[in-house]
Amino acid sequence: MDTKVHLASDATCHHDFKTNCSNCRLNTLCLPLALESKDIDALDAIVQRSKPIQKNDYLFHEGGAFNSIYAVRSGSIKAYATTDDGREQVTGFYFPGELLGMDGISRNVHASTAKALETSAVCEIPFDSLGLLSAKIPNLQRHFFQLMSREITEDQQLITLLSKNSADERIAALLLSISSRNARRQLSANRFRLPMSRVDIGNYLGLTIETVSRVIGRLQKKSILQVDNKEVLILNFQALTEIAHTKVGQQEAS
Amino acid sequence: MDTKVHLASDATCHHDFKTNCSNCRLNTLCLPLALESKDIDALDAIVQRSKPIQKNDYLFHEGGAFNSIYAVRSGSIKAYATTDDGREQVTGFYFPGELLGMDGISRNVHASTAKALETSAVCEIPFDSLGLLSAKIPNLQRHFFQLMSREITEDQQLITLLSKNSADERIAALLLSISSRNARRQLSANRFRLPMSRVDIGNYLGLTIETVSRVIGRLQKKSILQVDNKEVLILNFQALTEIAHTKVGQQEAS
DNA sequence: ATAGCACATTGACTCAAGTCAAAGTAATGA
DNA sequence: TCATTACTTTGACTTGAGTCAATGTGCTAT
Repeated sequence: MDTKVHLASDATCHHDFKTNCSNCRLNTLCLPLALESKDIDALDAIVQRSKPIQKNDYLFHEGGAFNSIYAVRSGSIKAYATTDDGREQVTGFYFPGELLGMDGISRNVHASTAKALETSAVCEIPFDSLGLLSAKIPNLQRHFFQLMSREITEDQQLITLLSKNSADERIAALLLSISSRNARRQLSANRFRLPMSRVDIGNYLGLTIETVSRVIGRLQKKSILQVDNKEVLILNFQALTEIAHTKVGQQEAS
Repeated sequence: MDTKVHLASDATCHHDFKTNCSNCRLNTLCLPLALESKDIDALDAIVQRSKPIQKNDYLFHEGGAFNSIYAVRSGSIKAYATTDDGREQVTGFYFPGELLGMDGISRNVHASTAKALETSAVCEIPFDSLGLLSAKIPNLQRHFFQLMSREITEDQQLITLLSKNSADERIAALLLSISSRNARRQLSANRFRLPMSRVDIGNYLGLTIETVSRVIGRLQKKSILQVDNKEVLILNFQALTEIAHTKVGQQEAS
């Protein structure tokens, strides 16, 4: 409705509820990928665009009934599971164009809780409807299989990171992951704002906040990063990539 | 159509290639779950039962073309991915009734290598055919979505294990996982043979073999386990569960 | 502004797991 | 059968990341 264009970051909401999948600027990242125009319209018909959710609002709760998966339209979401002994494990951060909630399909109950890291907008996709539609649109079925499979491979990359990599390598890999996901959305690969706290980063990467802080300090001292609280500027992409790619053999410090 | 019953472990092969999904004793764990008889026959028609593969044989290679997913019929398979710097990360162990290869769907290329830990038999399920059939059989589509989702939640449990748990907790959790998967197949939950080496265990759990060995030694000293090389006897299930303090739906042992 | 609180950094010290090294044991094959 | 190799265990020592503690910084609401 608002015809003024609000540019800036994704966090700046696009409260144009009339947006549909056809004209959504994320449709090359999201579910509509590889669908023909009429099929996109069919998908569009089952997608529900809710009003924006505020920071710290929940999208769904672990243990709650599973009905839908969600696509992030703007902002960012973290997902986390709670262990028996009450600790939390952050299992993922989700940015615009990314799908979450697929872990609820297996038991028909959400296996994690999703919480907004900032004001965000999401599309809700009722899973039953998606299943019915997938049976009719082979490309949609295949693409949804692919998106679930991607979640699996990404989880396996995280497993590898946690299992084999040092604190420095983990942080570098996370920063590069966020950077490349930014780039996919035509945003800067070098300069961005981390929507999550140090606690969330540490939790996700299996590190304490002190270690996260020290690693970031170290990377700044080496002039690889410039960090001001949540604002990150990558000064030396190559060096960061080398650190992430687990070359244990040291490169020279400056 | 060997009418003699070969009991003993799953590793003892059932080389009855005329087995079909309808009479497969794993069909309550595997893809046919929740399918009606005629639908099982349709599934059966696309499943290929190959001859057994030997220990250290490969089922598929990371980077190789993805065409099929696989169900383990007997024996056991490990899957691992190779990092940029050539190290391996074991991403899973697969036992009879379990599906592997779903990580290849996203890029149409296998994201991991699958290698037999012992002589094993598998069913190969061409993915294109499965997709076509899924579009016709809603229960099959849903069940396959569920199996992929289960892989996601299991990966996320491993992430949590690696991120938050000590060496003792990781080993305990793995043993309990193997135990409960044995129990699902009507085998002993207390006594079993580990098909994988200490190297594989360590690699999977993000530990060195020395640590694996020491933890097992510690658990034996506490009379929780009795281990003779690969043969494991769980003496104190409760204590092991408490150490793991990560819930793995556990049923009573025989 | 400024008080209060949540989040982030830094330092000193500890400890769980890694590394290095040396036997010990099982598996395989000529 | 023994020889060779691969796997496993055990011990002594090191180290990266955790813990504890103090301080610093930046929001938020009055």
